[in-house]
Amino acid sequence: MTARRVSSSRSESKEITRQALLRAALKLLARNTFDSLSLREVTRQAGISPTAFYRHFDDMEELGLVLVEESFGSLREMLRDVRVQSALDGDTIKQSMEVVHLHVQRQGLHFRFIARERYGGVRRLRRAIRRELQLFADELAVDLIVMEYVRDWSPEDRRALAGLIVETVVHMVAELLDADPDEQDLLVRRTERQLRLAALGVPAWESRVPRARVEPEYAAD
Amino acid sequence: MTARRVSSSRSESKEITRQALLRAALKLLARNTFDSLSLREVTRQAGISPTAFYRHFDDMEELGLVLVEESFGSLREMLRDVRVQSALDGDTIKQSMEVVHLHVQRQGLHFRFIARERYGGVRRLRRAIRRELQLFADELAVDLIVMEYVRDWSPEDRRALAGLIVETVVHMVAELLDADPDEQDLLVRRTERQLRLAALGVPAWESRVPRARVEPEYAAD
DNA sequence: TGTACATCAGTGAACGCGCGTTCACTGATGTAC
DNA sequence: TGTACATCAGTGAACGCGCGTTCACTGATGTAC
Repeated sequence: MTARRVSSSRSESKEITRQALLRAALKLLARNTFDSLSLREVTRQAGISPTAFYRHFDDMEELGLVLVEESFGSLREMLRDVRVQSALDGDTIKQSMEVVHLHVQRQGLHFRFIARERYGGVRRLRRAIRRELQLFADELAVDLIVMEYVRDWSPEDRRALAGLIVETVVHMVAELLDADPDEQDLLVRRTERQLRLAALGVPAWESRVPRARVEPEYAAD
Repeated sequence: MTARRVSSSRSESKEITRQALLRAALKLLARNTFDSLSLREVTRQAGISPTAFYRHFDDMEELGLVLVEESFGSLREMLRDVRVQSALDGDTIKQSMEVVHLHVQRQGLHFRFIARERYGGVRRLRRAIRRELQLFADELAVDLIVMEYVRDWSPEDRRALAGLIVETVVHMVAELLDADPDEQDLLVRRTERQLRLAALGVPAWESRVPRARVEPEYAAD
């Protein structure tokens, strides 16, 4: 047995076609929802025959799941530029929203895909996206420990805060994708206000916890 | 000319068929997105021939827009039970979320329709839903004037707060629709926390406005 | 290095299916006199 | 009240279309010797 050639030209060109299919689908998803996207449309856009599709994916759903992974790759890449600071003050929030805004403009296709298919018609995609967003919020919940007051919160409280932040930003992203530049500015500034408001609640929240009678009958959770 | 009969049996039975079409579509929308719903499916479910559809609507889009109106009717009905109190304290929030939860269980089809099609594949529906939600948040922004600190806020700040509340609740509703009973409880309680957190930010916010250097270069808005 | 065979990415014809929309129709309901 | 005609909600056949999937194939690339 001779040594196995790495990346023979055959597998290289297979990978190129595979990428063409993923690019084609993503491009078409700017105009259509995933479940109204046909296999034939995608192959047409990619410039291959419909039957060649099956050399790369079992069906459209499998392609969709790859796009989910890929899209969250983009999202995590963005996050490297928005690392949680030790304070969640107005300046930090503003800077972060500018980074998000920029990424949305550059990686719009991925973000649109996530925002739309999250409540879209394909169950497995919905599930996959929800799971990734959950993981994402949980990570943020851990990161929030560096914040002064949050440090001593219960995990549930931290997850609630993380969820609120993620939800607010994801909503902004979804709206940005359909907005013209003026509306985009308004949206970003409104979101900044919302996050600042939540941040202002943080020190006040702590003082409530010791009182311990906020949710009397569910205290055991 | 004789006096025009009101609700002759012909127009009555036409209305019954029209309602059957709307009910059929709504039922099918529990499983499918609107843009993957076919006219033939809807007529089949309604028990009439495909061609009769055109006696009632020009196309599926027109039917969809009627469902948007109808669904927001449900939403406003719910709101009568959740009128804004003069305070946004823990108890008020909890009561309101219970009302919302109940309505979601009873009017699930309408709420699911709104939550999904908001980011769905049909532009006109998306637009209509967005417009209604915007109106809704603007109404809430006005209602919020009764709150102690909010009274003196700028309209933009009030709209930001209203937007945060609407967004958080709509998100809860969307998630409730796919959750089992245990998850539903967790979701409701998490949302309560999030709203309480935002409410705690309210008194702290006011003290910031006078300082007037939060958004230096955009101050002109 | 050259030859003979194996692999396999991509093709093109063909299939059966559900779709939206048209058309001429039917027959019950409504209206004019 | 009775008759003759108009209206119109719902029908059923028919159309052309794009779909997902199958199949046997082609020919370039890879492999064994």
